[in-house]
Amino acid sequence: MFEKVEQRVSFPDLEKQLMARWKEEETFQRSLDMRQGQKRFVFYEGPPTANGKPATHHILARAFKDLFGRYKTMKGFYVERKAGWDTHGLPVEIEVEKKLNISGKFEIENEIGVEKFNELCRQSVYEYVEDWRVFSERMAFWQDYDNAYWTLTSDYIQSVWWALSEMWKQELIYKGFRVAPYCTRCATPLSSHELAQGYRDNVPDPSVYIRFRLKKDPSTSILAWTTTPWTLPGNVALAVDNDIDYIKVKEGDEYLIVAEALLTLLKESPEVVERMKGRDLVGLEYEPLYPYSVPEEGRAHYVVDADFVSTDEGTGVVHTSALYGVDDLRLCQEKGIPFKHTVGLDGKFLPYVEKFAGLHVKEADPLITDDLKERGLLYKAETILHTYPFCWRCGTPLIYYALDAWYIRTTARREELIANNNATNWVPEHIKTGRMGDWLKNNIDWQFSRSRFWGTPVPIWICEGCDAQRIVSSAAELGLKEDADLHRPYIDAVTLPCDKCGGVMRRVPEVVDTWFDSGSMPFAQRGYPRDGKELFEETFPADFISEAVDQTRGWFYTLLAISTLLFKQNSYRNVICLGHVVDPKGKKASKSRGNVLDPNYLFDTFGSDAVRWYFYTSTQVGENYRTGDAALRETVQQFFIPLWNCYSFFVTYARLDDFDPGKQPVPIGERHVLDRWLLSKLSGLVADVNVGLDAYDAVEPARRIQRFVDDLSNWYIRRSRRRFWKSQSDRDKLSAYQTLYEALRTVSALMAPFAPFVADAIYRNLSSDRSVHLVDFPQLATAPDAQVEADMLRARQAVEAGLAARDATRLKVRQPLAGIALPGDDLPEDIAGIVRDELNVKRVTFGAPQVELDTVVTEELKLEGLAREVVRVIQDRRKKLGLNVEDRIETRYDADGMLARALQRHADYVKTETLSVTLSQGRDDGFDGQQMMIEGEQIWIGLKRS
RNA sequence: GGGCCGCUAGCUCAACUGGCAGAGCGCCGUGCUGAUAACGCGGAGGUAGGUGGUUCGAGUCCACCGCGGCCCA
Repeated sequence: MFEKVEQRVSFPDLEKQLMARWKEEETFQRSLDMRQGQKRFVFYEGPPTANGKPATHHILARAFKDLFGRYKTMKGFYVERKAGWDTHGLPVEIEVEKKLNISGKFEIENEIGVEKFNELCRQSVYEYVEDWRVFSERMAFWQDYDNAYWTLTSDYIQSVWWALSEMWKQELIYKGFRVAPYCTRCATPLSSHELAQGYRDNVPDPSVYIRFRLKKDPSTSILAWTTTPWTLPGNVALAVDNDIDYIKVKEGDEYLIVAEALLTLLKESPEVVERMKGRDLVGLEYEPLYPYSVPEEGRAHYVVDADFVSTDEGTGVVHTSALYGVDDLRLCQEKGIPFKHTVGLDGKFLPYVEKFAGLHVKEADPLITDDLKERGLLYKAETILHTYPFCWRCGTPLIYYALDAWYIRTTARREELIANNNATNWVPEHIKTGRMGDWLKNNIDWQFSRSRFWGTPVPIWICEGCDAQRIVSSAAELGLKEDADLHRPYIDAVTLPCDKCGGVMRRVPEVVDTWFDSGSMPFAQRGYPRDGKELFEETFPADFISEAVDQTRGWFYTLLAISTLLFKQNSYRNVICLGHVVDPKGKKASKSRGNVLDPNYLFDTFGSDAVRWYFYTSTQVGENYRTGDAALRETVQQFFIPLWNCYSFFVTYARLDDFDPGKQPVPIGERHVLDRWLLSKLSGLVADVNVGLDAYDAVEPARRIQRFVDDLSNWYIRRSRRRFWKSQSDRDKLSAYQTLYEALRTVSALMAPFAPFVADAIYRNLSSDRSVHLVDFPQLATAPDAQVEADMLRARQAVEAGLAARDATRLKVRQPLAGIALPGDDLPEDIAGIVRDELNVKRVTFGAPQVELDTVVTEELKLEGLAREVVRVIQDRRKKLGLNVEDRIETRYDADGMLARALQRHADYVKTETLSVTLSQGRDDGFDGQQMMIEGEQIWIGLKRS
């Protein structure tokens, strides 16, 4: 017997009840145990950082992850769902800085100390772990948190070290420079968001035009422009654009070369003596301004072509100092121009730059300008006002400065990266060749070091004496215990003897980019290769991962890069790349806009199944989700409530009739046409959902389910109602129950991966409390019946046309009519019967050229219509009096004229429809009565429970 | 500044390869109803972001521009 079902349901309450059941019954664990030993479906969890609370956008990716985990489990696979935590990196450090009310490397090192700072970072990543567990449970995201991987454990760190050491063996790791905005006071580079906080407008700076005298003709100079005179001692090249027009002009005894478009910068009206393209200048050598940047070997101080030169400002010639500009460095590396620092980390000129040694670059600016002026190399000096970045913390003007950095030579394996990406199934597909493909095509070497504190230490040791380098791949290699804390500052104290010279080797100060941590998870989560060798091999690569599109350059890339370099293949076969959750106007959610949606509010108001369903159905994968109350309310009203009503309708009547689902099924061929139609639709649904999910499409299967429920509710049940409530328990009624039961049970199983709570609530009650998450996914059962589906479609079209015709004649549907003629071929009698019922006509014929409704209301028809009016009124009274559907009543009426005749003529009909045991004339105070008007005639109707 | 994605009714979204612009919600009218918080029928509501181009024919293909989102610089 089925449990009674409340017609009105609170989905949030229902979900909480099921959460408790699952916990009590250990349903998740059982779903895993059940598939133990079966073929694996490998899923990788992209680790979140637990030092922030879970938000609404976290529901999105998790909804997709959970969907396929559950689906594949129901399909018979063993789907391990190992949770993971990303624990290192700048976001963690920034949170701790905020808490301590400090900021920047300087204060961390000198006021707090690295040891304490890192300890606080470690604590901070555990802060919201419990919130995440609760959140996951609340949205039915099944994950194994007890066996989660943590990127901060010694095991994990050693696996990361191993990965780097393997790349080192392949000679893919090198030390280079990177240019970053740098604060000379704090002695730290700034991240882009720190940089963004420090821009000031209308900052005065020198604007100087410098002569670079050509070696072969010192009376001719190329004119270059800069706002940072301090970079001039480090000049190594001049850059021009191949296609820009340049002119050579005569000024006094001297000649100057500038871009033609910028000739107004010249002091006198120009006398042009020659025109040329940038490419004509390329290769010309010039006299260095200072001897300091002259290389011992290699070629410098000549004109090169570059793609970043413009004629928007300056002279159309860019002075290039390799280490103090992003473009400069890239250009010099491309052209092979040698360079070295002229300025130290303190922002002061190095000793060998004798003229300015010890001066801070900003102090040196005017001195350099004066020096060049004295030497006749300054063409013009002005002051400009522009936007310039300052340290947001201490207000020092920032400089661009090249720092040491460690790189992985991913460019050496670019073709392989592209090939492995091409072998990956991307959903949506355009990411593969679009966003991801472009990124790989323009791949640059991966700078994997960070000058920070809280991260996997870069395991490279360098000899103080002879500069020999060595990479370490395990704690044992350092003479440390397996479980030693490998973080800074402890690791910094570990020195190694140099094999070559016997000197002392010290670790480089950097830590590893946290993206390298998460990209290493396929093997690091197992502690590979020191541990878990077999397990790793069994679970690599992943069948499926899913995150949002911003991970293209993040996790999607680092997984691909690391596994390509180490294992020559991608670490995932299928990836669903999702859009973002935005507000109802399409704007990004942010605290300052105040449009952030609280996930708990959504769970409590609509239920987490509704939120999940919304994400599956509302838009194509890859698009943004315009999420708000209205969208979720619609999801509940359009889908969950109708579904629940179908279910509660079934249970209500099944209980009354004591329906036993174990009874011998009525053969499909012997069932009512509505049953055959519904089962045919159901078999199509089952097929489509399987096909869709197998292709990693969640949207179309979910939308198909939704359309099926609409058909079920608004056609099958609406047309089948009286088959359920009729009093005789015949074969037709049994067919109806068996059909509706089958449909509900199958739909709830199909829905299980999508809406795990509601699906389980329904399935359990229909299946003696067996959880839907422990059963097999529905497979194709009965064959579809194309003929029935086609006929039913025509019937519904006929009904539509007929109702429109009735509406045009203003004849209410409750009034029976003699007949209607419709266009088209005949329909089988059973289906034609549905059309008659729906249109309330005695006869339907087909073959008419257009819809023709017989509008003559004979007295006979009129009486029948009135009887039906009375039935409706009595039903309304029953409902208002709170009677149960199965309650029998006694009915009295007081009327005359047509109404009285109608009631006498159709007494049996009225009694059957309203479950009236008696129907007799005459008022009686013992009855709950009401006087009313029907079709212009007075009537009193009273009823009471019999 | 560059790349990718999107822009269709008031709102949310459909429409395989180019072939008569659709659904749901909301609104108006009307009907139906003892499963329904519903539902049916009818109606109003569209310069398909804009401008050009290709084509017998463009929401769909091409170019440029605008707005939104993400990524990179």
